[in-house]
Amino acid sequence: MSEMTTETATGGCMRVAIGDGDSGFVQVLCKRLDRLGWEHRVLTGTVPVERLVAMRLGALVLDLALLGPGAWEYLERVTRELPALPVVVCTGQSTVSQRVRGLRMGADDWLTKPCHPEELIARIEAVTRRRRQAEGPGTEVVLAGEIEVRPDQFQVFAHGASIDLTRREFELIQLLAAAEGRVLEREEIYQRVWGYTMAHGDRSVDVFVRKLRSKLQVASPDWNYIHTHFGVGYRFAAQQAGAEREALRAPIAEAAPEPGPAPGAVQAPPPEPARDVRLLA
Amino acid sequence: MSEMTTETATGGCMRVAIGDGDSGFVQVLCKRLDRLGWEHRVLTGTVPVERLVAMRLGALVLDLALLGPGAWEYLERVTRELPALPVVVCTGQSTVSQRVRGLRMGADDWLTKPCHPEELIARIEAVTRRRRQAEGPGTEVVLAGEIEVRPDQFQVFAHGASIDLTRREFELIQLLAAAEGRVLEREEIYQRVWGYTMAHGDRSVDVFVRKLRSKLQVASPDWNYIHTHFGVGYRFAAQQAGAEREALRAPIAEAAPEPGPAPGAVQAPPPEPARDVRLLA
DNA sequence: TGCGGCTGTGAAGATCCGGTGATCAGCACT
DNA sequence: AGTGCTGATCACCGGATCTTCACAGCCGCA
Repeated sequence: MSEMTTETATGGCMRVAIGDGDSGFVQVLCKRLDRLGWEHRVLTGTVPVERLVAMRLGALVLDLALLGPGAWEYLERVTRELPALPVVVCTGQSTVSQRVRGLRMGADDWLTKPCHPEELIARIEAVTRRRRQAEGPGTEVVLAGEIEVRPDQFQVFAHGASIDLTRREFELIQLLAAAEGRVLEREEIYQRVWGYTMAHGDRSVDVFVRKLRSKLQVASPDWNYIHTHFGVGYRFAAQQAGAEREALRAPIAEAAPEPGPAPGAVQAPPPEPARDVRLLA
Repeated sequence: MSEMTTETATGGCMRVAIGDGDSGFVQVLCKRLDRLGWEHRVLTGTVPVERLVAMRLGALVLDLALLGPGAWEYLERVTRELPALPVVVCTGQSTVSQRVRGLRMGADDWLTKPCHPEELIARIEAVTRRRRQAEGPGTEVVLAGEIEVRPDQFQVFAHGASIDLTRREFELIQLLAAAEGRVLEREEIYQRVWGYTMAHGDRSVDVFVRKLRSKLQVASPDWNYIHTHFGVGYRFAAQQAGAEREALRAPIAEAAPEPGPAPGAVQAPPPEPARDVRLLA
């Protein structure tokens, strides 16, 4: 049951950079990483720290031998400038004092070659686990229109201010926002938010959609976020109230961040609550 | 230099428990730990998890050989119930698959004996460093409203006067303040303050929140600091009592009464700037 | 155009959750 | 042993939340 989940909390999959000169080892390792679905990049030398930043790595594997004489210096620079980046040194024969030095310098683990790729992976997981632990099961943050859904904090922000939602309301908007642009059926929504199958005639989803709409209306009056699909369910998509248009039958309605017109534009008293276009052929 | 403070967020200096049967190795190790000023305890067998909790450890060193047949089970139990506790397995000969199993199970590092005490210490430091960092900067002073949380002194000040808090109370406010603006779930709070997983129905967090609120109320009557998120947890944010700031958190304001823009009205919520930006996630 | 079904809306009741005060055990110190 | 403090647990209560219902309005279709 130690079968571990390869999915990481950081949204997609784990991203690892490997700085190692042993091409045979790297090849085997990469094959294994592929099977796990981890993204990986092989570094051929000392990559500038800024480049490492750009890679948005989840972990870094380094063979000090590859780096040549400036290896220690480089290791120190990396650990100093990217303290959040887990670093596993995987290198050939070494003395105790070298290992101690490396670990004190900021490396998270030190593995001596020859080593088994599986152990290296397990050690990467171990150091990464510690870091993930604090970040929680944060799925992706969703930005749409004027609001921001933060699954990691149980909060939704509008203009940077928190919108007070109950747990159910939050779970509902999180589900909808995660499926941005797609229509979700009531049954599926109920199933995934409430956890069990919806009884026939249950209107809970409708009621909560109404509550959500109400709160979103207060926080972000010029936008509509939740659209009804008659006879089907609901769809989440940011849409500015004034703009009557929405890409008709676009399968993936992309959240248009700035639909042209000036933001503070004329917002007449909305007895005309911008009825969304119903497709559903 | 890597001269680190032995201070941990949980109190005095680093506290380590060693479960190892090799008395010679333990003796050498302890002598070294003494010189470092680390507190240490030697365990002679499988200590119940509750006892480990009571020790308020900073790290645990385990020799699986000492634990006998139930070693794996014990390791799993420890890592499951005390996920915040860094565990370094230091044991005799082992196969790759054993090491992988241990690491996957939750151990943070695996060292094969014979090993040098200095390396073991360096590895303990490494995993502890990673954990401290993941838990956030526990040493940073937090200023909010009229109070000041000083993790370095275990004190909270209001108007410069110290507020008398107990250990738990302080750890709680420190945790909340460090996550200023974010909602923390009860489970997570309990996990990180009490150190083990929260039993179902436990109200300890609530009770301590109440104590904290009570003391903060006395020291800083015009402010609210700890906000309840129903069904979720708590959020720390300084908020002046009189001012009806955070206009967006009105409970279900019905249909917007004044669609007229009311420009100057709800704008720029100053007490909610704490949106952390996580790069290099 | 009219009808049946689906959805929006408001409210009432049931249910759940968190605030509050009190009690009790463990511990350090006197 | 006595005292004072800390922390754990409990029961109760008020209020927030969730469910359910009835009705009104809207949509699709014949």
